[in-house]
Amino acid sequence: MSSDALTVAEEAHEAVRSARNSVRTRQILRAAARLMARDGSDAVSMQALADEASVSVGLIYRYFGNKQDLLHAVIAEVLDDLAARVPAAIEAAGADPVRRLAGGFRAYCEAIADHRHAALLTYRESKALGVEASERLKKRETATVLPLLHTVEQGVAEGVFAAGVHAELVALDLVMLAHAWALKHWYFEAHYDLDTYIARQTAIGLGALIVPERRADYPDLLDIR
Amino acid sequence: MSSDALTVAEEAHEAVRSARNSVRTRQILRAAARLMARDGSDAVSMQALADEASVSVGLIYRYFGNKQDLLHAVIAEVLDDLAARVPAAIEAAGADPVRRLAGGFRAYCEAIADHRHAALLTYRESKALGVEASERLKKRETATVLPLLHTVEQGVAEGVFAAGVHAELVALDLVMLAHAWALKHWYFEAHYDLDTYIARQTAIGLGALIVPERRADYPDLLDIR
Amino acid sequence: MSSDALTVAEEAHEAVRSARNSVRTRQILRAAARLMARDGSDAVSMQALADEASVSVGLIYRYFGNKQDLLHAVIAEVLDDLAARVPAAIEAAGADPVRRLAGGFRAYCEAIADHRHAALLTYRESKALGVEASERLKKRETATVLPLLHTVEQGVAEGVFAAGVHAELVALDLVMLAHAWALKHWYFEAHYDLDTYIARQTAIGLGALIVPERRADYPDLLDIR
Amino acid sequence: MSSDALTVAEEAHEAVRSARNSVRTRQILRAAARLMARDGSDAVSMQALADEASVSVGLIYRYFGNKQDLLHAVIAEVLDDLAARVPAAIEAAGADPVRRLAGGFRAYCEAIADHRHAALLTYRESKALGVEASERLKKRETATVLPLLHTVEQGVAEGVFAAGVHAELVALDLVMLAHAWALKHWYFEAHYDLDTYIARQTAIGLGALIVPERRADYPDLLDIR
DNA sequence: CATGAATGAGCCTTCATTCAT
DNA sequence: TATGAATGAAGGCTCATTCAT
Repeated sequence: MSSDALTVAEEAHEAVRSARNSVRTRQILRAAARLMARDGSDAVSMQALADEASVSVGLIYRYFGNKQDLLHAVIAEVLDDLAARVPAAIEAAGADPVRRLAGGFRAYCEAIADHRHAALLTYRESKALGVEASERLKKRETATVLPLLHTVEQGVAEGVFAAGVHAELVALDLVMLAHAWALKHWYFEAHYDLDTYIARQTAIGLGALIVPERRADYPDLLDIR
Repeated sequence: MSSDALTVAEEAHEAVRSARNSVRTRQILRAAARLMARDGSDAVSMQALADEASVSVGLIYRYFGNKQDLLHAVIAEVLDDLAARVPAAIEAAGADPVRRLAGGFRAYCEAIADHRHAALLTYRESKALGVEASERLKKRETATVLPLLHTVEQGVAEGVFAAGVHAELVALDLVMLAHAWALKHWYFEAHYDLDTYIARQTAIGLGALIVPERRADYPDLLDIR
Repeated sequence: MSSDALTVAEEAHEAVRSARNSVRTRQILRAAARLMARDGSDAVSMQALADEASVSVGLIYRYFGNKQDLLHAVIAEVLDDLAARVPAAIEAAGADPVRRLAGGFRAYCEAIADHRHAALLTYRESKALGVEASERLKKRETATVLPLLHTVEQGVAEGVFAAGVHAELVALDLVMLAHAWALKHWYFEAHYDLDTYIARQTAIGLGALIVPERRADYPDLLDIR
Repeated sequence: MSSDALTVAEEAHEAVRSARNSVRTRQILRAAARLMARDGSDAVSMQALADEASVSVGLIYRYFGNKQDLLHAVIAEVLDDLAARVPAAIEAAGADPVRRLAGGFRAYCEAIADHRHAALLTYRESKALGVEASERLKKRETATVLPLLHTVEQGVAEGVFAAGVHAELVALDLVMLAHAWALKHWYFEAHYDLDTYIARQTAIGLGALIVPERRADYPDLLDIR
């Protein structure tokens, strides 16, 4: 009984601690994503991160061993989100490869837009991470292409996408164009909102893929005013 | 007489100095491009640059006011090259918008490949440059899109490119895919050589643009084995 | 009645607390002696001490006000041991000053050997302690020489030790040679065991003290093979 | 000719630089010896060292790679001095092993006294140095015993020192007593000056060594008032 | 009593920039 | 011109100490 009580107390204690942990982690991660992505991880001091997160410098080191680990965690979060949202969106789009691809591409773009600043870090901080960490992240990034790639291949198999197309490169290009929203945001923000951007890129991308005789089936995706 | 002699001597001196000047400049710029592009401008010390260029630190400050200016100069060189090579290639391709676009895209890719490391700096060092310098470079980068954009518009006007296509975005996408060679080089280098990359991207890009009834005219550009 | 009961309960409580107190104190002190002596007090963090003692950092501060006090307590323990063991050994050796001195020296060496690591702290941490604490410890250390000094003086008075010898310095030298076991342990450990060390140092020390005509009386102390 | 001139200029330049180098080195080394030895290397900040040496922090790092190297250099200087002065003093003392040993011991003590603070570092900073550096210094320290050891052995061979004595340990003890001047300086400074200290320790040490029938030959070394 | 999360001052080290030569 | 010694501000990180729970 008393041992049960103790266990319960301990569990409660553990729960409190782990909850606080995750709050802190999120707090710091968010601040780091914001500042590092905006200015580059080198340009942001740990003091600045601490200030932005409203914690002390020392505390950051309790949750993330060093600056590198923090950077790694920020990038990993984006990849986690991509890995979750893109496949889900594809499934949610039904059976038609065209709609699946459009859905997946939209999800990819939206995820990038949500983490716009952090997404840039991948391109900037290869050196700031260790080689191994860098390799691991590259592998994970490569993996985010696969859902789109499989959908393209499905479309080719079903005859709705042109057979001659290089499926892998098309998938990579779509990913690249999603990233472009972050990479060239300074340009796009003055000319498009995200929805317009996605719609137009979808039209261009599907235009390169769908065989002529099936284009009439997707006026909503292909006809942009 | 003596004044003439002096003038001559002075001119000679000027010439020598200017020659040496430009030699020094080039020497330093090349070293900076190499090191900064490889490791990021933050990660390279002025001492390392001086060593690589076989000059003293102090001398770098004589030719470039500070590290920022040096970085700026490195990036500007890439843009200079693009501004020179892409329009030239378009002109060299003749009158057909399809061939002009393919030529321009190829030139863009090749220029990026030639400065692969330095091209990345644009994406990495927005903060390391001042805001104004950054703006100036962005404008110049935007300008590199124009030759391709005009070619797309020409193609639309001539009816070989689909009218519904958003010309500006297509041009930007092509530029983006050229940059992708540098941005994702860690991936592409294991899968494609530059020529294959250009050929396949050209096929995809033109596939999205050329109207169905004209595709048969460009089997060399559209049919990839 | 109830007040009596309370008193009893309080006493029990006090006893428990005090017992736990001393257990805790010993626990922490032992851990501190081990780690500080091995690595130097600067090199050991309070967290490491807490871990080694299986308590929390906060608890250390309840028993020892701060790191300095803890260091002080560790050193004081060695001096306590010396103050207890050396006089006891001298008394246990009987009336002969020669045997008393040999016994005291042996006890001194053995005590140092038992606290070899901690004994070094005296020489390393003068600054880490406050000035006053440092002075206090120095006085106590000086006091550990007295039993040996008195024994030397007794020997001189009894005519077994040479009159011309500087008694105080001889006593200090003996203490120094005892400390040497700790100070130069990296050297001695490869060449002598503690017993051999003591025997040989005793022979040398007594050789400098005993008058020639009495040497034959102590073949066991003076003749080393 | 002009090449000769150049060489001369270069040599002059080199000479100036190397002179300045050695001045700086000495300047920093002296400051480091002073502060590190007094307070322990951990307790002294690089800023404090820089201030004491009247140079900037950065400059220290030009001459000594890091704090560890600086500490190493400080200790090495003491050992250098010992390695030079002790053998020289022994040779200068003539052929008699007794006078040679006395001379060597005096030189050892004087060298320690000259570097009193720095000599302490050996005992305090084994951890602050790397393991290899520490080993190297220990070997060099061991080597400083050899001149005294050889002199003791010579004395035994010539019959002036007792045959039964453990020569190696005696030599080590003498070294230890020399170090004691630094280790226990807080005590000795109130009781002896260096000359008195040396004289008395010499009397004690030789008292333990010289055979009874030869003692009358060295009244100046053995008779202390 | 006991815990350990949180703080922030301070340390070692690097490096852009200057300037005497 | 050209050099590189010298400077010192700033950054990453540690850890003694405190305090809410």
